[in-house]
Amino acid sequence: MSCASEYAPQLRSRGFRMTSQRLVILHVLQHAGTHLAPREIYKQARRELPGITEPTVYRTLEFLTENGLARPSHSSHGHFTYQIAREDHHHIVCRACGGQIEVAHGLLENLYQTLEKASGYRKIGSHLTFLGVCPKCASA
Amino acid sequence: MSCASEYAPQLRSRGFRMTSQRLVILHVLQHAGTHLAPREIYKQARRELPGITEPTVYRTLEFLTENGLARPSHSSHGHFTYQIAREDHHHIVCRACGGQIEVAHGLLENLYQTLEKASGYRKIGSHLTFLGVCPKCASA
DNA sequence: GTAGTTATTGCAAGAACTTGCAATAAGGGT
DNA sequence: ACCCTTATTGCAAGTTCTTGCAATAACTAC
Repeated sequence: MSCASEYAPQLRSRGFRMTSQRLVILHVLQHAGTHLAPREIYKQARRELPGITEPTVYRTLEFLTENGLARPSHSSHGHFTYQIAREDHHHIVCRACGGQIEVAHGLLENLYQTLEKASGYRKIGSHLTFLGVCPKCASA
Repeated sequence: MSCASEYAPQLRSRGFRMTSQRLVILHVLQHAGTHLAPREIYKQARRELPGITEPTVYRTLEFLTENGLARPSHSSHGHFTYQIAREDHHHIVCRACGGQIEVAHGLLENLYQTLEKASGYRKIGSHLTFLGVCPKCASA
């Protein structure tokens, strides 16, 4: 778990506090390696910190997202799913089997610039989830 | 309401049925002109068809989506929001105020082709929701 | 170390969403 | 016009997510 405590100074310098709850949730995300639904994060966190509550999990995930430590993406059912923040990337989810692959952010750089020019919006930076049909399912 | 019944043959030809519930929900979507949360759709539908239930609304929205009559997009809180299907477009939602604008699909054509080549996935066609900061909020 | 400030949590209640199953009613066939 | 099949709904219960507020505990300053 100690591996997540490196985030503490980062939070403190912005006037926030590192708590055992945040530490545990960061730890869960770090070891998941993939997207996790809030429900699943809650379950795993409770193994390490039995007293943690559901509202805290939801609020913490939102907090970590706002502070750039976690990244949300959309599940195929429209709910958020979270993973630890690392280099920007996106996903393509197969409509048929649900399998997904990553897409490097580089492929979207141009688009983002175009959008900012066309719309006047700034700091466009969402994690995107595309829907498609994967090669396997396409040939079946 | 009769304006929505034109969808009936389309459904029947695929082995589905047109029901008063589906008609009412289509009607609500047609007159909204914008995205509506399931909750709001339920409220409005109940004004025309008091007996309609919440599960029916959720199931109908999913059904309409699968059959191309409605289009879901993501609200800034990660939940689905629905609108009547029309020409392809996407949205940019402001992280600060929640306001949103449309983006023509044309701007993304190139990207979709690039992604299909790079990934091997076919029929990539999701409605995308970008997050950014709108001009108003950026200057505040 | 100790005390004070206030960000953060837990609690409790409520709202939003989902699921299984029996009852209903849409549409095809006669 | 009526019956039959089965897609669709309503009901009821369950799960997931949200919100307000009082209690707690992390950090700062002394």
